[in-house]
Amino acid sequence: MDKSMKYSDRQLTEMLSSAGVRTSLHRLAVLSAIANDRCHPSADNLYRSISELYPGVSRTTVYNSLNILVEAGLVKELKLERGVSHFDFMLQPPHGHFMCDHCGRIYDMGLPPSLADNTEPGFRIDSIDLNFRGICPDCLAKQQ
Amino acid sequence: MDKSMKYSDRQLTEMLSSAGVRTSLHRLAVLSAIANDRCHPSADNLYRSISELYPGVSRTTVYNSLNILVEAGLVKELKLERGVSHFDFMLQPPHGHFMCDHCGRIYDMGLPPSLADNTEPGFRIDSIDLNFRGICPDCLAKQQ
DNA sequence: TACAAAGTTAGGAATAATTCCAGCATTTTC
DNA sequence: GAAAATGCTGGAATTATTCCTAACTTTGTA
Repeated sequence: MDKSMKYSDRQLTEMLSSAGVRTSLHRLAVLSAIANDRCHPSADNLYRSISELYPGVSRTTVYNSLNILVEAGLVKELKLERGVSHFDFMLQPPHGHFMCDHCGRIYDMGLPPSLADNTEPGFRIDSIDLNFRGICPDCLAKQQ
Repeated sequence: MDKSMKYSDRQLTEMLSSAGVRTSLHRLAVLSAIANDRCHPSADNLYRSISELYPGVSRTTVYNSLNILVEAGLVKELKLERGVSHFDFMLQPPHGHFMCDHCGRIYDMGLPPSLADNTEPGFRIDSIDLNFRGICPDCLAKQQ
């Protein structure tokens, strides 16, 4: 999936309904923001950008939408920082994340194959989070 | 490292000072609670158990201690739930975690070897978090 | 032993992220 | 087109965490 490719509202609406979620203006806007600006926004980031498109939208609406989208499996919640959740679109192949301790940017990272095979037997694994922290190439270069 | 093995205050004090952290009564109590009750307590869990030993201790003291211990690398902060941090002792070999969506218990999980080798080049990786969610064997058995 | 400096703590106030609630608005279904 | 279901708002509430300031302790030094 090319990063520059955008999802149309039509496509996103399709995804919503096949996930059993009713479409609404704001909900679609939240999903579109996550799907098309692939910068792993926080809830507050999303509230701000939705607010620009639809002034007067309520924070609660954004949070509600996010919870519904996560619940429906269309969006993944990333717990990388204490107290703040970031959100990522679910459609692409499973992947981990890297957060730069210097600039705070979040990068996608490949997932080693067969991660789930390495787990103790007897557990039902529903989801895997693999998160790295450190310094990104950009910041490493600037530090010199 | 056997789970039933307890760390003495003497050992923990040694660890603190070799990590460059001054020992204090409350700080030692926080570290001891994390090191010896290996149940991955939350900050609030810790505040409650420290309170029993030392009534009147301030929440801030517990939070301060935790931040200092994490900073010093003696304790690892786990971000498994939105809004709540759990804490784990650092001494044992690196490992991942599993949180049961039913009972909320947190289990240690082996880390597949060479996780860090799978990352994109150019990043400086300082820490790796591998977290699983799902249903634990206990709860699976009870569900039948 | 005394003193200054540095570090630690208490406790209440402040902040930040998130959720709850109640009433109104919109959409769906029949 | 009416009833039922769902969605939205905005303010209040909740929860986890941090900030702030004054008091207290410990440490290093003379």
